[in-house]
Amino acid sequence: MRKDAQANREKILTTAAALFREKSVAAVSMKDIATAAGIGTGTLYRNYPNKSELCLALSMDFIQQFITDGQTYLAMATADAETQFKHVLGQYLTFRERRMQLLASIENGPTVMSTYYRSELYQQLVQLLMQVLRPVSGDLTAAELEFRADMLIAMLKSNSYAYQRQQKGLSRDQLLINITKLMLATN
Amino acid sequence: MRKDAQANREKILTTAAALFREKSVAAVSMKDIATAAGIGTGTLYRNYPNKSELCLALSMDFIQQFITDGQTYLAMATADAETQFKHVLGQYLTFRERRMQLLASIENGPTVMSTYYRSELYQQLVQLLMQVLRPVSGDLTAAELEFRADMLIAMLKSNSYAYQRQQKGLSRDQLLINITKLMLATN
DNA sequence: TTGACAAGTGGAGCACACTCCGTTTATATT
DNA sequence: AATATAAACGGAGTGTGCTCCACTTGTCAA
Repeated sequence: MRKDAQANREKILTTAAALFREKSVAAVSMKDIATAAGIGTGTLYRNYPNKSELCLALSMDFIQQFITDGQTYLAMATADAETQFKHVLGQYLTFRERRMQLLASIENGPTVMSTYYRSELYQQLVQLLMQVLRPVSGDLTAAELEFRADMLIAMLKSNSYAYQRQQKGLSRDQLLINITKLMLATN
Repeated sequence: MRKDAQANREKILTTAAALFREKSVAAVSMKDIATAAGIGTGTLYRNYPNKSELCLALSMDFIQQFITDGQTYLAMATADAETQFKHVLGQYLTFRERRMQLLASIENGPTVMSTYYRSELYQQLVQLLMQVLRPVSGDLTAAELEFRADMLIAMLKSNSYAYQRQQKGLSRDQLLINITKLMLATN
């Protein structure tokens, strides 16, 4: 890859991050980003094939951070299994709430979910959730456990989460309790 | 409402349904629909504020049908609770698979999920799922049961469902078994 | 029947996502 | 340093969702 191309790729990310901080994600157009970065829209799209993929790229670091924190916690943790589950799930909710706009853009984008699903990072996220699910899930095969992790992620996607928080009026903690009760084998 | 307006509303639905049958939902533009129906785009949008809401309107009958069938089944059913749960869930999967494109358009649309969530029909769907969940869920409050129904719906949204079917290679029946195992209190 | 006017219409126009392709340029080769 | 060329650029252009508003028409009171 040419050096200038590499520089543009980075410029796009920092510019987009800055604009998304000023306005909402939805209020920033791809043209805005290209203009602010001082490049053409063609260049922008060659690097990130659509807005949602750009948001995915911007989220990568945050997701990675969440996963690393979770792994660190689990390596140190001495609490019982249910507490560990709740801790990691709580962190996940906090993470999702903080990055809501980016995540919504990824989840509602046209083709992007499959990119995310196929990414290394998604697999790591699933692995992390499997780790906290295993001790609270009774006897399950690895495939069944992975399925539960997938479903846990599906339940907490932005639309569903926003519905519970806003229309149903549940707090983050009530949601945490409800999800825990649902996922725990012995209720 | 004026008679001509009423006629247009119906014309839009029948025209859209016909076009969606010919091509895929994604391949039909709002302009296509307006032109085929012999009206202006303004008229189309006054009746259905966006494409997803039009898809929602087109889905209403199908959803209603599924709910009615489910209620009829439950009124007649003599099988055990788990069988009843599986039956209704299986019907739901079949329904979703058949109407995938419309449902995907609703779920991925910009503002539409909240319209759907607030609709009478969504509430009926939740009620139906609560009915089959109650006997297999141990002791739960009504609110907890409703939460589970919401989560069940969230798990089966088009993106999540497509991922399990296509990327993970699960069959409809495997999905049914996995979901059942997840939702049943005693696994 | 007619006149008034709310209700409804339709399509030009806008914004935005995204593509296409003629032009420019970084870099490897000599 | 000169040259060849693949890589990258950028912005005009396209299609689509959606809005706006000047115009038309069905309805109903007089």
